[in-house]
Amino acid sequence: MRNAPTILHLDMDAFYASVEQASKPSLRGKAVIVGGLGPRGVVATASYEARVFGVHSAMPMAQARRLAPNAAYLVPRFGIYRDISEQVMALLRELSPLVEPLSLDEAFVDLEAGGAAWDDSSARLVGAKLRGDIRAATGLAGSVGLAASKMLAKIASEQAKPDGLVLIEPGTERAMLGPMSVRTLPGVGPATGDHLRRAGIHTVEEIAEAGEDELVRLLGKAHGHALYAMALAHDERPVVAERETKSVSVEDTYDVDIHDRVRVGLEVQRLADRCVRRLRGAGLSGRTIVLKVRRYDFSTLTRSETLRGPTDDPAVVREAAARLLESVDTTGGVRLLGVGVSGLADYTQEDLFAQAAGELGEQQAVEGGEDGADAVAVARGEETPSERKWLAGQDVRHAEYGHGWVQGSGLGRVTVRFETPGSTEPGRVRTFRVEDPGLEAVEPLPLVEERPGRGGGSRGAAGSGGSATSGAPDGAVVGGV
DNA sequence: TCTGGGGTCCTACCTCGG
DNA sequence: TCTGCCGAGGTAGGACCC
Repeated sequence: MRNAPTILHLDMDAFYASVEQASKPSLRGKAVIVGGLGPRGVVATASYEARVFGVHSAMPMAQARRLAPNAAYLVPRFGIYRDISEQVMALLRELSPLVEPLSLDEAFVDLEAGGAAWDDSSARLVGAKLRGDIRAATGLAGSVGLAASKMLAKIASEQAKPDGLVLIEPGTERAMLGPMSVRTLPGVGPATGDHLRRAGIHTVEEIAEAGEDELVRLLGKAHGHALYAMALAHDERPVVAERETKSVSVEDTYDVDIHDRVRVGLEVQRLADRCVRRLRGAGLSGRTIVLKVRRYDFSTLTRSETLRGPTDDPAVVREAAARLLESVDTTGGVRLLGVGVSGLADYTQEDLFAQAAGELGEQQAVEGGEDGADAVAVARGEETPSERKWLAGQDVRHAEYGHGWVQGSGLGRVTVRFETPGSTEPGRVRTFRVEDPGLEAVEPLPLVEERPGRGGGSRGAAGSGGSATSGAPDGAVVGGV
């Protein structure tokens, strides 16, 4: 382990909820809960005001509604989250070329690799400036952890929340970790936590005392070794800027279990098409097709099939998924279906044939329009919006009243609050018919007004129409308002 | 009470070929 | 020719993370 706290972990505070509060002045200081609003939705993020009621992420939405009935419930707007995340990541990359994003709202930075910091005081300065820069660029708060390893930097940022900075001084790690719960360590979830508890191990110190052999006996080789090392504050994992994608998958949980076998088959075909679109979007293909089925009783099973070579052909993936479905008993109903592709490559079996054919001077017969037309047909197949659907939190514009967001809809009516991120007062509320011709869905506005002469700014939030358009099928949230 | 979606990694078991 | 060993690869499930 290095001997200076030059690994930085950034964690944006209650990210999705904070973006919503910044976008919607009427929600500032209020309980805001972002997640799936259908009957089987879960909480993605709760604002700190909502956490007071005991609401936390991954909680079933129905439970959240019981705990905080007066909170604002919104669907996620991944387009704007991605845009703001990009702004934040760009600030991190100014510090170092070694930036490892973990999600939209979290990343590690190796400050030493960028020459940005080399000891306690320089690291602290960089962290403090970063927090200021993020607030200036996005209006949002992020917490910073600084330590000599990734594990400790992450623990530090957890301690720094909300809106703070914590630096763990080298030499103090073991004493700090010792009394903490085993659940503090990365890789210890509910199952491993229970396992350790049954063995009488509750704290990090007790893991260290148990010894490596005992840990391996309890948890297996890889997990045992890793956990023992972490308990001794040993963590040599480097910050890795580029990570290769290993698999691509899509899945849907249905509001009501599906019993009809034909319908199950159709859903699997639809998911296969969606998965292939994602795969192609990433310029990838894959060999192993995976079908996932979660049954009425929440038991989950997977079936997979490995092809002779990688493919991104929707027909091939559809057929494989259909074959896999044949081996699954769905009587009793299914609540979730998923299709995934792993064993990824950046070429396809068809490419190889094309290459071979090209070498024989027959390339024209294989390449060309057919494939592209197919992709378009696939893309067209699913997106046939039959009716206008307004989701809580969605951005809209009205011909007469301007920019606003959907507060709720139902019974043929949609209620809109007209306000923008720059408003100082909560905006006015109006209700329209859902078919109102003056009402249209629009892109989010930037959280911070772009200042003249400031290059990057927050233009991305409203400007990159591409992300919202291409991201729509995946960003779409199951369930309505 | 009811448990999303998109990933990664690990383990156990099986088969196959050298 | 038969048997055992071993590694690679495939398959299924579990745990974890955000």
